[in-house]
Amino acid sequence: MARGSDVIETARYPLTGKFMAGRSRDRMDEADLLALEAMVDRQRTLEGGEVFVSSDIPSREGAILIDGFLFRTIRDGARRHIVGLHVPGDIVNFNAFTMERSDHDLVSAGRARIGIIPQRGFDATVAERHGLARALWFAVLVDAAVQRKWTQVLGHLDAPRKIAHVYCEIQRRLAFTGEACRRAVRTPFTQFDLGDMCGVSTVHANRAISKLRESKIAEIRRGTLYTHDWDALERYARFEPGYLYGGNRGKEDRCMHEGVRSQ
Amino acid sequence: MARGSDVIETARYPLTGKFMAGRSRDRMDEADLLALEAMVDRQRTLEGGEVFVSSDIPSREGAILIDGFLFRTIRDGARRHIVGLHVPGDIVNFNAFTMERSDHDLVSAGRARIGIIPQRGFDATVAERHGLARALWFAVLVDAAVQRKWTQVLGHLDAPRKIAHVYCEIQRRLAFTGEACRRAVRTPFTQFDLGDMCGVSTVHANRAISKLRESKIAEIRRGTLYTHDWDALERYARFEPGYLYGGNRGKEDRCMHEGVRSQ
DNA sequence: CGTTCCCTTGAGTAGTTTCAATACTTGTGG
DNA sequence: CCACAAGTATTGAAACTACTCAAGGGAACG
Repeated sequence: MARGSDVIETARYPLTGKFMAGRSRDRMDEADLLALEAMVDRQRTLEGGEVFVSSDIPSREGAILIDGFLFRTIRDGARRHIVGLHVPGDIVNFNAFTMERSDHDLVSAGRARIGIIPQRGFDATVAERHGLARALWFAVLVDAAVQRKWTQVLGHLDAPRKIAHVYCEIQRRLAFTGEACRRAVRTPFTQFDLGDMCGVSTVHANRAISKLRESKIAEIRRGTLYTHDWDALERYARFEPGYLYGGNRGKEDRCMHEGVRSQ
Repeated sequence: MARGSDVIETARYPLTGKFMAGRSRDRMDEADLLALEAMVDRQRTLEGGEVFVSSDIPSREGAILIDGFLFRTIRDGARRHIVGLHVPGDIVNFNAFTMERSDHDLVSAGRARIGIIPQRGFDATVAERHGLARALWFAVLVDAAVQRKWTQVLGHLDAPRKIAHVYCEIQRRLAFTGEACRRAVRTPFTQFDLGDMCGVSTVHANRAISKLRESKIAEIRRGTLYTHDWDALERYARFEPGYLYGGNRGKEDRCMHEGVRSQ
């Protein structure tokens, strides 16, 4: 089962062990995995709301997200738009390695821990290691697929479904690295954040959450979503996990934390 | 001036001469450009509405779009969602080179001409040619940045502005390869297509177009947008071209077709 | 000359926004 | 331990935006 190997991975590769777990990770041999781990120069902890990358300031550093969440945001005058979300295991700011500037910002949502990957090490390692290069290429393409899904969801679902969809996606993405809990998805998101993610006002995000609660589909309190029926929630949100490219395991991908038993 | 060199490019590289013109194209030396041109195996013409790649059917072929437009669509039951748009010069279906399946479909909008790039040739060439690999990497990242912008636009602009934004973007992207006209953007899009792109109903797309016409910002007839004041249109749509990563030329990027004079 | 596809308009309904006011949490200092 | 402040969550009402259903008009193509 996937969970067992995940434990080994994070023990042996404490910084990068979550990278594309259950996905393109198996394209890499041990030398690749060691090279990946070695790309991390140092760790850094971000407090909630701290800006790691700003589109205003050129950056020559990417990172791997070790713990916590990062928002991808685009500012537009006074407004902030959350156009994407990073979970542990994601390599973030690929832009730094190839472009002068970034089109968006990276801001921590709650406390987060990252491992800094300098451009120099990245370029050299990728040029040498084919398996790693392919796995990174895969990661970027999955990232793009997720972005397309966000585009679709934003355009075509109503507010309660948008919010439900965000949580369904997070649940699955966390499950890849064995971080998902059985009955809950814990996030530090405020309703303000959820509104900015789903393109609705804070007030309406609140009403959407109320509707989810009233229709007994899910309960969201202080950023944490609780549900007893993931299938129902996913159906409601029209969530189809294919775009996350998680192997062919289907529902097995929704593997749960062992520590948390039913009731 | 960029236009002059574009003409040379398409003469010397008839299939791939538009690839990332004015952007990452200058990262490639002549050998790279020749290798890129050689990656194309054969040409193919797609009639309007023809499906080049379906998410249902595994594909081992990418392509470069030579002429016309392609929609990226996601089907959801009966509904079709247009989540992105390809213009000439784009390499399409990168997914084929790295993934078993695609998360979305590629469908021609009007007649289109593409140059097929088989996976085998792609992999081999990229492994050998660093400059080319970097340019392709850049192309994928720009593509992702465009996708993020679509996410933002879909979430936060009203319908008239969304439609205007689509045309502003197309205008700039065509301008990179010298295909932009001074006063018009010609597309084969129906109002039905525009609705699916902007996440609004056909009827509402029509009303949005009416509003643009009434407020003298732009006139859209049979897919073609006419305007006499691009700056005003871009301001209205809150269009900021930075996310297209078009060099540092600013307004110069909006270079116009020489053949089409005022009136 | 009619079919077909596309565009346009109207009317009623549903979803969303804004403004505004009120409560609940959490953390801080007295 | 309480008071207070700041941030977060909730609710109401009016206005706006967008949706659906429905019907009719226009252009292109055979």
